[in-house]
Amino acid sequence: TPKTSASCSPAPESPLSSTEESVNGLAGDPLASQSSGLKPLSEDPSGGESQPGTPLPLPGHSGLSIQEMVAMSPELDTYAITKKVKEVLTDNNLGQRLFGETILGLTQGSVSDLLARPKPWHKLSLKGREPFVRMQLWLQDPHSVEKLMDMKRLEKKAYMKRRLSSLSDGHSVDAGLVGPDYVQGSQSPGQQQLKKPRVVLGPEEKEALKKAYQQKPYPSPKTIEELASQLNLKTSTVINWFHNYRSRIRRELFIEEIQAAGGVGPGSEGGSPSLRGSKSGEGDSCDGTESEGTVETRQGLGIGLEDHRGSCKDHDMEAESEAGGSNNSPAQLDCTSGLAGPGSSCGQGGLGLFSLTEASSSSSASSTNIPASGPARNPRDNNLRKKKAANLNNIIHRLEKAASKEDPSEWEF
DNA sequence: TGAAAGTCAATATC
DNA sequence: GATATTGACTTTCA
Repeated sequence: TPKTSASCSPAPESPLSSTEESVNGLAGDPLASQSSGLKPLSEDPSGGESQPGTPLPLPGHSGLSIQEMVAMSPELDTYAITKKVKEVLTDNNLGQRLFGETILGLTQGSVSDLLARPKPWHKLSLKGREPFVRMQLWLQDPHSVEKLMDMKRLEKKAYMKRRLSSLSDGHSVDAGLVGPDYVQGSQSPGQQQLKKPRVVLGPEEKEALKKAYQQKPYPSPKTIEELASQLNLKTSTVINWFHNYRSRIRRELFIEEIQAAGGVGPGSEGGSPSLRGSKSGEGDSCDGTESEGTVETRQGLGIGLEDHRGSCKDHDMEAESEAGGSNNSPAQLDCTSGLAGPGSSCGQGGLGLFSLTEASSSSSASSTNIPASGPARNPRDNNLRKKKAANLNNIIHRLEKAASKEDPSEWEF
């Protein structure tokens, strides 16, 4: 895999982060201890005893793998969890890199993305839920912050040590902070040359791609070719751009929905919802029309965790425009479950760690999601609205077109 | 098999 | 220096 270089980032590659890993390791050790040589945060296998009364299997005692825990987990309020994690990290001056590598087995960029744009639980695959379960467990651990602080200290110490020794050797080890294997100087010249330079799209190119997207979120191979040649890009770049853009727009819209619906969101109390009913999830109709009134019936209560991802691939746009569809009933926060960790305040959306989030939503369709009016909160909101509008127009257009063609094979979906 | 999901890691920005 | 963004890639899934 390409992840080879990042040494310290143990992570994804690390056997620990995968199937075999037991929850015992969650308190951080697993990942970091491998490559960095740092000692695990805690020798305590419990990684954090769960609180009495917590409906979760006890980490450290259960012997459950993280996958098993994910599978058993009730619906979690991803938004509330990330909010809480951000709060704890900020309050304690802990970085995303350390947190990601130690607790989640993810790189800094992934952590940033995850924290900033969490997807709703019901839209996550089992794998995608894993980091949230880890975060939940971390929040539950009364010593989580302490442990991470220790880790930070150890890292610093190790860094200083390396620095000192390198100074005496006469070369820099700055890159070594991240991990032993990632020292640039340690790569052979040949290896460095193998690296592909990163493509950076210019503003005009992005603009053009966005326009193309608004016209056709799922361009045909021919369109892709044309775009690529017009913009002087590789077709794979154009393809990747569309994939990434679709996927990211979806998440953006979800976040916007959260914030728009019910005042949940950054700065607001009440936690959030695992927005439901969006996209191909359960209630969607695949014909491009919103299944109004579709009420989420999977009140999973944590059990039906099957992945209900969309089955109407080509109709994403609906999803986008209705993302978050339903209502976001605030998760039921369980302040008794031990979340009340450092800096916690139960009122806000508390994460009900492993407590069941209300299978919210009842009134789903309320959300149409394109806030038709109302002052835009900021330029970004405006952009999102425009995107949504464009998406809807596109859907309508495609539907009209489809309807006008008798032969389904001619349909452009 | 193609699209979505998930992630990395380079780079940009704060 | 930490965090955010994003092009590319791998894995998962329908």
